[in-house]
Formats: sequence, C-alpha cells, structure tokens
Amino acid sequence: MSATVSDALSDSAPDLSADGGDGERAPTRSLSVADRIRASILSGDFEPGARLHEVRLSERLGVSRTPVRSALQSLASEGLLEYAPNRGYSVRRFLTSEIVDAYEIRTMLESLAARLAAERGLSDAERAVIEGALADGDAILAKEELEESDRIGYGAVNFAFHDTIHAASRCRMLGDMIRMCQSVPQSSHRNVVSFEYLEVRRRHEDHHRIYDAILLRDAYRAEMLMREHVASVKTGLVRSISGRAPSRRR
Amino acid sequence: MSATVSDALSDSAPDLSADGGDGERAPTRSLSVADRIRASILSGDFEPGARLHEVRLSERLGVSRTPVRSALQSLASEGLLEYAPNRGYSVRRFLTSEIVDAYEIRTMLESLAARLAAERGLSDAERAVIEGALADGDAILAKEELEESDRIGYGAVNFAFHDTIHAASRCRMLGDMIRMCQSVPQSSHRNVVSFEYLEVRRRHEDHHRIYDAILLRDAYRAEMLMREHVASVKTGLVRSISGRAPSRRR
DNA sequence: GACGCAAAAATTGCGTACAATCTCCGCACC
DNA sequence: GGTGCGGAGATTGTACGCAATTTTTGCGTC
Repeated sequence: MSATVSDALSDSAPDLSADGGDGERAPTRSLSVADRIRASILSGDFEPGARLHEVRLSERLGVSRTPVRSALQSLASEGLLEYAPNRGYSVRRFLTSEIVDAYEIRTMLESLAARLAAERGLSDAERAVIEGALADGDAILAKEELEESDRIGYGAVNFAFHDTIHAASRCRMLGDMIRMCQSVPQSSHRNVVSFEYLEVRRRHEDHHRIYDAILLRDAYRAEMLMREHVASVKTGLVRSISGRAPSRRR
Repeated sequence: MSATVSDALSDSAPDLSADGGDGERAPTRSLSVADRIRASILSGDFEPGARLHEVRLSERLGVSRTPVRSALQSLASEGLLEYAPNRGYSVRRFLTSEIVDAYEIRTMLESLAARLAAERGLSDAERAVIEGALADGDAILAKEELEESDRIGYGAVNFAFHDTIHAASRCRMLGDMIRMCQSVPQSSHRNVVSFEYLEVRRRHEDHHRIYDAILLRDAYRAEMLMREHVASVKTGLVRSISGRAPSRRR
C-alpha cells in the first residue's frame, strides 16, 4: 500500500511519460518529479544528510536533469533539502530541537489563524466541514477504545478541522507557513503524537471549544484555546522524546 | 544612488560575466540574477501583475534562460512572484489586506523570537550588538528632531536590534519566516511606517524594555512587549493607509 | 606513515536546440 | 453579428552537451 511511493525510485525503470495509473497527473514533469521525491524523502527512503545526485535521480525517474534540478530547488525552498552552491542538494537533518521549534512556531501561527477566523467569520461551507469533522470525531470517540482504523480516521478529522480554520483565516501566507511547519518530519518516528484514548478525547474537546469561540466571534478566546491546544501537542511530543531518549543536552 | 539597481535591468547591455565593481560576487549566476531581479521588483521596476518573460530577462541580464528560470523559481518561493504552469511567472499583487496580514503574522513570529531569546539567553557578541544599537539610537534621538540621515541611521539601528533577536532565538525557520513577512512590499509607498520623532522615540523605548526583559530572562514579558511593539507598527500602518485612501471595503 | 600537491574523475552550472503548450487572430458557420 | 474552430506566432518545458567547480585519487616528499 505504501510501497507505491518507494517503487517510483526503485531500479525498475519506471515509465513516467505514460500516464501511470493515477488519474491525476501533474501538468509538468518538474512538479510531478518534485512530488515523487518529496514522498520518497518523507517516507524515509533517503538517509538524513544523504546527497541527492542529479544524474542518478534523473535516470531512476526516467527524465532529464532539468526537471530534477527544478524539483530539487522546490524541495529546498520547502525546507526539506539543504543546498550548497556547486555542491548540490542533500536531505536536511532535523535536530530534535528543530522539530520542537517547528511546533513552537506552529503554535503561534495556528493561534493567529483561529483568531483571524473568529474575527472574519466562517462561510457556510466551512461551518459545514467543521461540524462534519466534529460529528465524525464524536462518532469515533463514542466507543471508548481506538483501533488502527479509528486512528487513521481521526487523523483525517483532525486535518479537516485545522485545515478549514487555516482557510477561514483568509490569509494565504499563514496557510503556507503552517504547511512548512508540518512538513518538518515529526521526529524520526512518524507522528509520535500520542493516540491514547484520553488524549485524543481531550484534543477533540478542544476542537469543540475552539469552534464555539469562533462561532461566537470571540477572537481572544479562540486564539488562546488554539494556542493551548497546539502547545499541548508539543508538550506531549517533548515528553515522548525525552521519555525514549534522555537527550537532555542543551 | 538607488539607480544602480534599476540599471541592472536597463537596456544598456550590462556585462554580468565581468566582476562588475562590487567586491561581493554571488557564487553562481542563478543567485546573482535572483538578487538583481529581486531588487528590481522591490524597487518597483515592474508593475504588480506584470509577467516576467524569460527570454527578455535573459537578454537584459546577459545570461541564458537557465539561471533566469532558476532565479524566478526562487523568487516565487519567496512569495514575490506568482507561478502558473505553462504560463510563467508574474509579479505578485499584494492587496493592502495582505500587507496588513503580513504584519499580523510578523507580530506573532517576532514575539516568539523574543520569548525564545529570553529563554535561551544572548551570547556576548549579541549583547554587544544590541547594546551598540541601543546606544546609537539614544544618540540619534538626543537632539529632538530627525533629519533624513537620522531616519536612515535609525533604520539601520532598528534592523540590527531585531535581526540580532532573530538570531538569538536560535531558530533558523523562524528567521526565514520573518524575512518572508518583511519581503512583502510594505504598501506601495515604501515604508509608510511613521518616522515622526515621538513615534520613533516610543519605539526606541520599547527596544530598551524588550532588551531588559531578555537580559532578565523574563520570557513572558519579552514576548508581550515585542508583540505590542510590532502590533503598534501595524496599527500605524493601518492608520496611514486608511487615512490617505479610505478603502474600507471588506 | 602522514602530509601536500597535481592530475583525473565526478558533479554541478550554464547555454542552446527542440518539443509541448498557450495565446491570439482570422475565418467559416450558425 | 456572435460563436466555434483552426493555424501561426509566442512562450514555457525538457533534453542534452559543454564549461566550471569540486572531490577523489595517486604520487612524491618529508
């Protein structure tokens, strides 16, 4: 299931020119290549710090160096790669401190998004999406235990909730920046964020309250609730990191 | 004085290959071209919405399309240009609402930077830079009137102060994002920010207090002072915009 | 055996030609 | 007269070859 991504970069000469199965196809090779390399990096196909050679990538992806270079530049500006002139691109290493810092930034940005959403109000469609997400979350949490499918389901609910608030902030730059924070590999273990029942339940209650505050146009409360909401996720992350690896150095 | 930038894009076939005067030279043409196009955009050589043709730019800059394409892609990821597949790049139009929103975001990010700087402490060098900036500001404000040279001087002081705090936050992503907020053309009138004596004096007093809070490691106070500091600049901007042009629409 | 230096190999930067796509204009047709 | 269609021109996307730079390799010397 998750192998499709890796296969793209395997040695089995993938044919990119043919519309490979997926109905959606990127308008240009550069964008398509960027998507595929991004997916490979996020799924951990490359070691952090590994250099990405243009020719090798272009051979594996079955395109020339030009779109590969373009894609690498895009990924570098997204923060996934490092670039050094005349030395090329390498997979960025994320210190755990950088991962935590990204949550710190995201806390500020998401709380601003919530405040702006409260100030500017929600469209009918946005209200519908959020209410749907809240209802779905309620349903998942109705039984008092979470299975694997529930965690995937709640992940989608969580995404819909936050993403809609970003949209409701009516501020493109804000959404872009939050996306950058999220593209930071959330620690080497993917999504360490706890999925314990009580934690998820508490976070879902936060969602309800945040939505209430936004509906009531209570900008200050929406901001503070969202700030605490994201900050608590950060705290959980820090706890789980320092729990497994006592890397308490600076 | 400010013509050097525009000249780079004039018709007088500039020679880029020769090391033209400036001691500093970018390591690659792509980076150098990006700098020159960025400067041209920020100095208003292109209308907002104007399309940037690759061949024309490459002819004017005396390089091939390859580094131009690379530079355009960089500038698009910085948020200065819009990109549409198969349609190229155009100068991004900034609504006044987007300019105000950029200040809103910057308020959150700078206040976070101040908090982190307070939590993590300043290096000796950083303390020296900030104390120098504060002393220089005191000197400029000693006489109770501001001339043109003073405004330029205070601009440098202001930059040094904020930039050092960004560095002291020990968080690269934060600095990058703040830079993005600042690269938004600050309304079509460049730097509308008031330079009235009393306003500058007040802002300089803010700097003193923020530095005190950081020295005392009072993270909460540093954050709140910085938040109010940047927010007040935003307010001044909004006032000056709505003062000249009553564009109170949505 | 360690270090410095030069030549060779590998890799990225850039220029250019060609292909794919979009835009615009003219013309037939409704 | 308005609309849809088709082709020429313009513009961007891609491939490929060569130049410039970096990295590696090998040798000679200390």
